[in-house]
Amino acid sequence: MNPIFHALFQKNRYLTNCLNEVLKQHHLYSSQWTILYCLHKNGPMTLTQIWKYLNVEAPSITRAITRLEALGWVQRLDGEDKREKIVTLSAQAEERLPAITATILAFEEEMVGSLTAEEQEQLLKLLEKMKG
Amino acid sequence: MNPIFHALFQKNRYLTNCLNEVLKQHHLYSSQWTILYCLHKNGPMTLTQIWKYLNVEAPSITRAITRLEALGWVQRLDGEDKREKIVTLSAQAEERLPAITATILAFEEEMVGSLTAEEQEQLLKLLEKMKG
DNA sequence: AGTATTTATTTAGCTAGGTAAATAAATTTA
DNA sequence: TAAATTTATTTACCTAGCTAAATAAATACT
Repeated sequence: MNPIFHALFQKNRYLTNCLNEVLKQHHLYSSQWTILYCLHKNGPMTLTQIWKYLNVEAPSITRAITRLEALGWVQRLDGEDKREKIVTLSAQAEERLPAITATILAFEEEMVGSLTAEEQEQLLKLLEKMKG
Repeated sequence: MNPIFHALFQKNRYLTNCLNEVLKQHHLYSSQWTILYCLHKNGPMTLTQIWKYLNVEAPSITRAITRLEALGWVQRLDGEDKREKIVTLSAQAEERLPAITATILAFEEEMVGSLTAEEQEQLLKLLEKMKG
């Protein structure tokens, strides 16, 4: 196994686990947070807009939104085009997002803190240069 | 979301999907292959040795081994310590592994090919330097 | 020796990704 | 306009990670 792949897969698992750990205090999983952040940044979105933006398949988003709706983080509204559902953040979500974002920023800072600013830039550049 | 995290998560998903695609011809999933490779490299191992080596929790390995056993890739043998199960590659697996390894090497080469040798080294170094 | 603790594996159940196929609404085409 | 195709979402089911708790064997303790 190419050591780059190995390192990338391991790091991915490690970071996801840490992120989930840190998000426990807000009763969220990392993927749920990703969707909330996406909606916060872009405003109301259809399911299709969300999964295309996050580069994930539709059923993953349907499932995640169903749970987020049940937990009161988002609402599904009918669009003008009656095939589509428009997802919006709830008032509760809007209220809580600043604290969650602060948690995330601190976490990211800590994780990336072992690299200098140049190294961070380098790493990002190299990841993006890899095929795909 | 820190762009490094975003890039890393996206790349991880992309590479896993590609790897699964490439492994279809051998009727394997990427995680199954990881375990076969691990056994090929280290010889017979207990479940605990496998999950510690792969840095994954025990139940993931139990499940994967159960499937690999049902498919004829591995066998579970009782150890001297009767709590532990020793996992060995089947003859069929030994026979097929060279072809699979060739597929994997070609795939890895292709994926990593957009980077120069120095860039690959750099990327690995930076990934490993990140916390965790 | 008998009890308590540790260790290896498994089971149950959760999130999160994937594909394939069903359904319903909108759009295109004959 | 009626039929065919496309598009948005959902459902069903697969792998793959996780935690918590059950079970069984080995080890440590009194």
